[in-house]
Amino acid sequence: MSWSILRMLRENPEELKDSLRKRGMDESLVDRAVELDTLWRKLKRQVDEIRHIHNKLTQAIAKERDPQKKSSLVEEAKRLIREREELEKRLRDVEEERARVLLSLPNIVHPSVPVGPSDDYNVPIRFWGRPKVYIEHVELFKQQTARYGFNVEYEVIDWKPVGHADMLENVLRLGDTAKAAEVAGSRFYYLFDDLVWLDFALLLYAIDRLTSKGYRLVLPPYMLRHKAISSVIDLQTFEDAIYKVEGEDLYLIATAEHPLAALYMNEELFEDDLPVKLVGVSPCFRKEAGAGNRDLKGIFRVHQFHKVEQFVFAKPEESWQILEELISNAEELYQGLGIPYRVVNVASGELGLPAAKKYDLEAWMPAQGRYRELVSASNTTDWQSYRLNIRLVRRDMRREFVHTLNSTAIASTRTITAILENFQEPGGTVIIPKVLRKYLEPFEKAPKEVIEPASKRMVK
RNA sequence: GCCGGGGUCGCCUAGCCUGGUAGGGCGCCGGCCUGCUAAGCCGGUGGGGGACCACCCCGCGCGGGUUCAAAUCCCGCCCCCGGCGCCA
Repeated sequence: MSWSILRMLRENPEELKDSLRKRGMDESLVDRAVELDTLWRKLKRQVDEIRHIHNKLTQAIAKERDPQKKSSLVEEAKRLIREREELEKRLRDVEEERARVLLSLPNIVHPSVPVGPSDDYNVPIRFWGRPKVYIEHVELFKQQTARYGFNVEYEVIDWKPVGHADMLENVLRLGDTAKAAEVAGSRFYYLFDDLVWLDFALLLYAIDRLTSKGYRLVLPPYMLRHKAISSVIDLQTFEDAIYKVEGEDLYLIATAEHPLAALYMNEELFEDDLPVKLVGVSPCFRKEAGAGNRDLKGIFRVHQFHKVEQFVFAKPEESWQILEELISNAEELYQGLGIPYRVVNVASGELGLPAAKKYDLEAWMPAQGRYRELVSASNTTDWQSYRLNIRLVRRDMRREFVHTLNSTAIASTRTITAILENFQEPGGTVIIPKVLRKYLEPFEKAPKEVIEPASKRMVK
C-alpha cells in the first residue's frame, strides 16, 4: 500500500516539484521532504537494529535459569535501552518534522489542469443556456465567452436587472441583512416566506434527482473533531473557514463534504463495494476570513447556508470518469432550473491543496454581467483518504488508498441569487423554475409560479 | 453527569485473573486435487524498513507509566452496550 505523493517523492521528486511550481508554491519543500524522508529511513534502520538485539536479549532472559547469569543479562538489557532511547528521541523528532512536511504537500496536479496563478487562467470548457445580457454588458459578456472561442447565443435586454441584494431587501423585501448584522454580524441574513420555501424546494429538488440516480441520502454530523476535519482540508481553509466550538474539540462543518469524507475514517472499503456514492444535505458554516470586502451585500457570500453535496469513494482507475459524472449531474440540475452557466477547468494556482483537478460551474448573473461560481467539483484522489486512513482492499487483499471526490449539487443561497437575477421580470416579479413546482405544491402558503415584489403584495 | 460491562487482524472470537514470540473460525486471494463445480488439503491475508530478496521492527481503542519484557499490571482520555438521572 502506498500513498501517491510519497511514492512520487521517492521515485520522481522532479515531477513533484513541477506540480508545486504549477501551483506557485516553493518547490524547495520537496527537497526538504526528501531530505527528511531519507534521514528518517536511516534512523529507523538503526533503531530497528538495536530493538532487534534487545528483543533477543529479552528472550534469552526468559529462558535463563541461572540467577547469576540472568541478572547479568538484565544489566546488559538495561544498558542497551539507554542507548536505544537516545536514538529513538532523534527518530521521533525527525518523524514529527517529516510528517509535518509530508502533510503540507499539495495533491499532484493533473496534466489536464491549465497552469496559472489565478482564476484569470481558468479555462471555460462548456457553455449552456441563453443568457440575458443587459445591453451595456455585451462587451463584458463577450470577454467571458467569445474570448475563449465560444460563440454563445444570448438575449440582449435593454432594462437593467436589479441585483440580487436589492431584489432581496428592497424589491421583494423578503430578506433582512441589516437586522441580521446587528444581532449576528455581517454576512448573516434573515430570509422570509417565499424565499424560505424556495430554499427548501431547491434542496428537495437536488436530493430527489440525485437519489434517483442511486446516490445514498445522508444527513451527517454538523460538527467534527479536529482530527477528522483537519484531515480533509488544508491549513489555509481551516483558518479562513472553520468555526470552533469554545471549550470543546468540535468544529462546525463548512460543507457536508467534511463529514461525508470522514464517514469511513480508519476503515477499509472492499473493491467490489465501490464506488460508494453519497448525497449529503447540511447547513454550511464559513468564516469567510479571507474574503475581505468581496460580495458584502446580499446573500452571495455568507457565513451560513444550506447545501446538497455529492460525495464519492472510488477506485483510483475510475475516479477521473466519476469527476465527469459529478459535474455532469450538477449541470443537469442547473439545466433543469434553466439557469445559464459555463463550466471552467480551474487553474493550477486556484485548486487548493486537496484537489488534483477541479471544475467550477459558474452561473450567468445578469445584474453583475459576470459568470459567478455556484458549484465546485473536485477529484482529491488519495489526498484525503491518506489522512483519514481510508483504504481500498483489492480482491487479492492488497491495500491501497481510495480516491475521494466531491461536488456541490445545490448551494441554497447562491442558487437563490441566480434565480433572483435570471428570472426577474422588468416589474420585479420573479418566475419560479417549473422543476421546483412539485416541491412547493404540497404546501398551502408556498409560492407556486412567481414571487411577487413587495409593491404588488401591498396592493393585494 | 453517575454506576456497571466492554473495545484483540476485513468480520467473529480465545488469550487478560497468574506479564515471556497473538491462537482459532468465517470471508477473501493463490496453489494442489478434480470431466466441471463443490468439498478436502497446503499457503497467504495490519503498518513500516530493507538489494523490496533474505530478514528485521512496530502493532491488541488512543496516550502515558511500571518492567529486561505489557494484549495482560497501573493512570488519564475516547467510543460502544446496559442501568439511573436530566432532556427537545
